[in-house]
Amino acid sequence: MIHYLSILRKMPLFKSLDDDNILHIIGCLDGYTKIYEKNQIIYNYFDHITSAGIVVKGEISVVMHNSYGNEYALRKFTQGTLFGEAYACIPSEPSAIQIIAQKQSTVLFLKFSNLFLPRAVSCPHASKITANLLQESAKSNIFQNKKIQLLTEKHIRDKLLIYLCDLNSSDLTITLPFNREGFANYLGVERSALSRELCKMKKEGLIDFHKNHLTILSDSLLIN
Amino acid sequence: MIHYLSILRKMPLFKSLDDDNILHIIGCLDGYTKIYEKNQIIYNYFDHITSAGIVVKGEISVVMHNSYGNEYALRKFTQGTLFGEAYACIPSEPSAIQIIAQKQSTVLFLKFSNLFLPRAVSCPHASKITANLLQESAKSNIFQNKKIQLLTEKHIRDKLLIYLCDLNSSDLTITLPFNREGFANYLGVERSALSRELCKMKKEGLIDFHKNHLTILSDSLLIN
DNA sequence: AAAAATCGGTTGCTATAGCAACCAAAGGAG
DNA sequence: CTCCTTTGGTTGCTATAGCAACCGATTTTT
Repeated sequence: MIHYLSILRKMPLFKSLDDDNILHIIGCLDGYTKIYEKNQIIYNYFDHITSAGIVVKGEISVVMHNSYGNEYALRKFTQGTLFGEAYACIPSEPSAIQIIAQKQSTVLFLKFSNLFLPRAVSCPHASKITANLLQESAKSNIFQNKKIQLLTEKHIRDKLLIYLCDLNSSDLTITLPFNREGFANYLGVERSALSRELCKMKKEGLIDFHKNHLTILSDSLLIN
Repeated sequence: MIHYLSILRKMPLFKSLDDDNILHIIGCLDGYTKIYEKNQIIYNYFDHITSAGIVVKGEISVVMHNSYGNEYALRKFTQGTLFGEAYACIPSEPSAIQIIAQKQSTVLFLKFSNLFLPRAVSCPHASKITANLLQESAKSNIFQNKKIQLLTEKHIRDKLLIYLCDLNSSDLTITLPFNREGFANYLGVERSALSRELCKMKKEGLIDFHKNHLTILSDSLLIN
């Protein structure tokens, strides 16, 4: 009996599938788990990826390096999230990203390229997974569109405003999922420049912040 | 008889499907065509999109506007290409993009949200489309990853180098799919600053260019 | 063919952001 | 508890890029 089934059951990927279906699918997709230590590389640049991963335990992050070798995080994934699914669907494309365990993590690998075999297309369970996966992929697309919009802004302040708007939080106090350096990397700017801009906005009375907790003081921030 | 079937047949979306299947699918997905005039808006910001489009004739572009209202093109699509598929799979998400006809264009709309109905999941033809669509979506994801990498670079020269590397062209002379302003928007920089940098690189003997034709003179450009 | 619009290079000015270096506070390890 | 590492604010300097404006060349419109 697979003990992490309770995690999978909640994932959008397995929506409308019962435990038996899930176990069946894991078999069809050559599922296996592997444990990674902190900072261990799960997928590296130029890898040809055939299996996507599901974080069963721990935390992993998807990173890139810019041309000077500085690392920047694209996304972080915790328990119950899927990563690498785009590359797993297009194994011919060498990976332009690196995936690293942030702490000791257990990953369930599923060979999504199997979904394109003739037998999968005619299997209703596999088709359901394919449909769910398509929605996940579409969500990821939309998310990336927003990131592209953010990065296209020319000034740090504008990037920050877009970031805050996109959060769409009902709460005016936000807990950022980064430390300052990570946030700067995410926005594609220099840490010191980000600090400078944040402090400027604090002085102007627009926001307040301590560490990774940020409060929006002026509603006008979120209008444009 | 649908006269644009010859276009659809070549699309990855309809891979492994014969003409009868394609016509059947178009029916299932409530397919219909519509003609747009130059500069007409096909999808607007905040639209809830349920149908993706296929360019049957003409050219359309996917654009965004930054916070100062300047337009920038994300992608251009010509005959035989698919657009809006991500939003069509997640109709609840309001569009963050605008899609505009660049010239008089004919678009075939397919209601992809139908793919998630129970009857579609159990139909092998629909499942085939779903699988093909998943691969298209995955490709789009990978493409966007590269764009994110490009935009995260801090300097214009670095953005240019990544752009040129990603083209992966065997030919050292490249025809850019933009005019200068469009190129600047794509890279997320100022036109004048781009011109300045291009001319600098020309003076340094790295590249040569006239209008939208660019030649790489130094192989070392493409190494890093 | 003339007029108008677009396009692309140029340039001066300036704000911005990158970069490096320093330091204080907080957090973790032993 | 102490030491060491990480984190984040600060600052001076400077290169870069944004912005506006101009102009000549090319293209499109009428």
